[in-house]
Amino acid sequence: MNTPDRIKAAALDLFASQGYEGTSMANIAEVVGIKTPSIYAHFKGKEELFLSVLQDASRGELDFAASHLETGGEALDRKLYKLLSHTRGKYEHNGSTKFWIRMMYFPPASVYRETIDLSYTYLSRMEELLTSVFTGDRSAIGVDPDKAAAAFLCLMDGVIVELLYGTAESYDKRLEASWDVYWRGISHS
Amino acid sequence: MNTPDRIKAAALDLFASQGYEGTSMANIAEVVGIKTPSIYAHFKGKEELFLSVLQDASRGELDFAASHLETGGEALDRKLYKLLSHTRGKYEHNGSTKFWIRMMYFPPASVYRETIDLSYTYLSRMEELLTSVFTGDRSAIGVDPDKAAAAFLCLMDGVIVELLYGTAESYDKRLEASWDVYWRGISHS
DNA sequence: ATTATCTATAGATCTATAGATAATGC
DNA sequence: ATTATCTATAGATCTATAGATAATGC
Repeated sequence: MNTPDRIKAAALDLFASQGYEGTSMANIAEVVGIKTPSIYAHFKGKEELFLSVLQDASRGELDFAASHLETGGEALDRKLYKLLSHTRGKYEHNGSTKFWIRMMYFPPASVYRETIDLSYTYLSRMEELLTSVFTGDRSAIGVDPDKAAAAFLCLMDGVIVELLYGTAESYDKRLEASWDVYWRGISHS
Repeated sequence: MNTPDRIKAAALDLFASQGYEGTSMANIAEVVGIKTPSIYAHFKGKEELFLSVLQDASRGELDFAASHLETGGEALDRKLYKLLSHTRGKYEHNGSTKFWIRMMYFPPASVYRETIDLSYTYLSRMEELLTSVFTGDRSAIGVDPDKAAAAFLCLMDGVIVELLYGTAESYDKRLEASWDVYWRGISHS
């Protein structure tokens, strides 16, 4: 891999595990195996490096969600439940997902605006995708597609919060309980 | 107010709006109207000051939730919905609530353990309170009290996340949609 | 006499730049 | 000849302490 990409890979892992403020340019350089000033030959500064990594992650997460939701041939409930349950595995095994989630929920102060803008774009697109999925399966649910989508995003956030702070057991418990209540709630009564 | 309390009040506001790392001892001293080293006559250091403020906030939030949930005479759905909808007003007008929520969701790295321990205590107590409320009104719901409580905490987290990042409109939309789906979900079918 | 606050400053970061040196491409 | 990396270091923080000075209680 070339140096800029190695720098980005190291930054991704460190930002994901230590946060933006908790990661110094020296930490990143150390992981790459170069000296701190060498980073500045490839990136203007810490903020530019961060935003470059953030954009890659945002794109990756959107592509994943889109391809997951747009494929047909599966029942609505299975499709939605899988989206939720896959999040945990992706969070634990995919550095980019961990980074993205952390930065969406803990946007660094010095790049707050840009981070919030990207997560807003991400969430709007997710809402579109979900609304379209519910609209396509209108007869399977007993509430407005809009409402089902908004409540699903809330459910996702609640489950992710537990992922960030809870144990494996508390995560499973919350996921099962919330999914069951959610699905009962949007089904025909 | 005496100096330690003025220091704590200033720290509360600054930690709530700028975060722990984003707030310096000099910032706090400036708001109080003293010089930085004077703080050290009352608190061992930044961490002790933070934990002192955090404990007060945790206690306050628990007392509020307990007194809200333990009072009878109101229908289950109204009681739960009010708990959710009050959160926003409290967040906007009560510095302590804003501080508490921010620190639960963005625990500072240098006092991570202590912060997580306090929020765990808070959440366990909330779960107890909610389970007991659902158990007391067992006939009003169609799912296990345990499950209803777990899903409610997830709902609360999802709504708070929108409070942290969204607009007033997106918050209202999410709250209405999620509450409706939740209540349909736990009601008798 | 005791306590609170001040000035001054140590010591540890961190981001970023200047300019020298080494590596690579023609 | 050009590009990447290095050493050295400036300049801006920040937390915390030492010791002098001012305020308060007996």
